[in-house]
Amino acid sequence: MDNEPTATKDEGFLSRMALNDNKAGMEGLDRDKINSIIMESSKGSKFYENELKKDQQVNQRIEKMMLQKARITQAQLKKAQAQVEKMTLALERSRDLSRVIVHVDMDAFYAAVEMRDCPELKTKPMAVGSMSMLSTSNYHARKYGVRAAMPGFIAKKLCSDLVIVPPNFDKYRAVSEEIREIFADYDPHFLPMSLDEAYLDFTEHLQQRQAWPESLRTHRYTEKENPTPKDIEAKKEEDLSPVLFEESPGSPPGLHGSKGANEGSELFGTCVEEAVREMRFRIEQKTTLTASAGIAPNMMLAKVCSDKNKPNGQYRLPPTREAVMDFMEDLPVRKVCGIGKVSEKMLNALGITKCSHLGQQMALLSLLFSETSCRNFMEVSLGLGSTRISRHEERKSMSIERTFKELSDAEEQFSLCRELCKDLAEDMKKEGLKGKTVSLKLKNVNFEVKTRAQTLPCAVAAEEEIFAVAKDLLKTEIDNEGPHPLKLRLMELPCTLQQPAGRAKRFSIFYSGGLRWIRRIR
DNA sequence: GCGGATCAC
DNA sequence: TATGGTGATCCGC
Repeated sequence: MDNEPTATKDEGFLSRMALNDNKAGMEGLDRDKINSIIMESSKGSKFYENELKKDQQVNQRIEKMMLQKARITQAQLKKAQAQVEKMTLALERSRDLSRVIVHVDMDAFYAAVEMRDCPELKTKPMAVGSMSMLSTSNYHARKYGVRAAMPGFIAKKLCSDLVIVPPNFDKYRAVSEEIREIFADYDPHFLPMSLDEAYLDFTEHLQQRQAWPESLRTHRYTEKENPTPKDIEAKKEEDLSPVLFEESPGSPPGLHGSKGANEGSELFGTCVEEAVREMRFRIEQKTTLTASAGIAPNMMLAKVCSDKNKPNGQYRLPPTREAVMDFMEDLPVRKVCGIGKVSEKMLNALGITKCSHLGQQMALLSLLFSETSCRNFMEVSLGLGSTRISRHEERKSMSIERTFKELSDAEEQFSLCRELCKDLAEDMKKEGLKGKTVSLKLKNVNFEVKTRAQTLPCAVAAEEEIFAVAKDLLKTEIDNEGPHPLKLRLMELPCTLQQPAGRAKRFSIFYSGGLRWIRRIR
């Protein structure tokens, strides 16, 4: 009885295809209408058929899990419960509430940059990407259900007025550099997660900040000391920042002092919230773009918090066990970084929707999931996460992939493969790296994916060396397909890298005094 | 080590 | 007409 999901297949399938309202800016819209348009646009496509197939695989996984659950005895459960309790105690003892971790996230980053640079877009629903795929959308477009990772042609059906702007990555990278300079003032070892997002450890900054005079906590309304005529012109056109959002739930960073009254500058206090507000204020003054932030005792929590008052807001979770446990109580598991669509569906099948459920069901979970997953679930349920931010060391893999219109001719497939090898070899050369395992990933026109790999006795870096391996892998696949040709839509060449020897230099980047430094690690 | 899958951005 | 590219990790062989 309880291993039979009550949802129909269609309802279940929605979790994969339908509107993802996990993101901010999606509240109170007509979900049903949006979903029916999405389904209508997708139905019958190769992509849709493949998603259906993957969804059925997930359903089978869930069925298997439910069978396993049905076989669990009271004795097993009791034993597991004892272990879980022991583990919980150990984790509880390790709880560290002493660090102040901040997660910063730019609001609708790519879209906001485009709106900033093209005033006409400010009042329109718009997205950055192409008819095939959108990277992000502004908040006006989100009201129609238009979101990141949605193909543009479907977005157009949801919102016919949608303006789709092609991405300008060089511009986003430049803006990213600007905000990273500010991040560095608060934590020179901050951890960037992408162009628009980073984790910072504010602990040291706050210690120093307590002794800071007001002058160091005062920031001008614009950081541009010598505005160009173009800047002045821009100032005339708009007052300050673009009207990104009609209303913001959070706390805008520069509300307290008015421009004139305070000689064009703003004083910030010494507490965390003031420091973070100051950082967001400086970001807005420097880039005319807004950011949201979360403040918490660890990275897992800070990440969730940064989403809480998005856009243009911040949220602080106090560093007490009580506050943390209260916060986790009703938090949907899907909000936690690392729990995606599939994990959510599996947990839901067990009646687990909120993080507090994880804690209540740990004994059961420990019998159904791997040790790694379990440990993670347990930490999540207790509101635990990393309290130290460490920059990633050297990269572990490097890859290049390309999607194209159906490619069936073997000769063309080999020459494409060579192209990819050439590009990959170039990238590897740039970083002075060598590959240990060369892989070939193929996606056919039905969206089915296959990976083939070969590990080499000696690491390789040159185009010809890589191609020698990749060519063989491709040939095998073509031969295996028998008399029929491979009908490809994507080819990828992932390469796991030879880990640097002990003697090899290892560098990291850090920021200080507005400059970007390369530093040797240890 | 290999291949499939999941996840994040 | 049309559903991305890059990197990491985990699981079960």
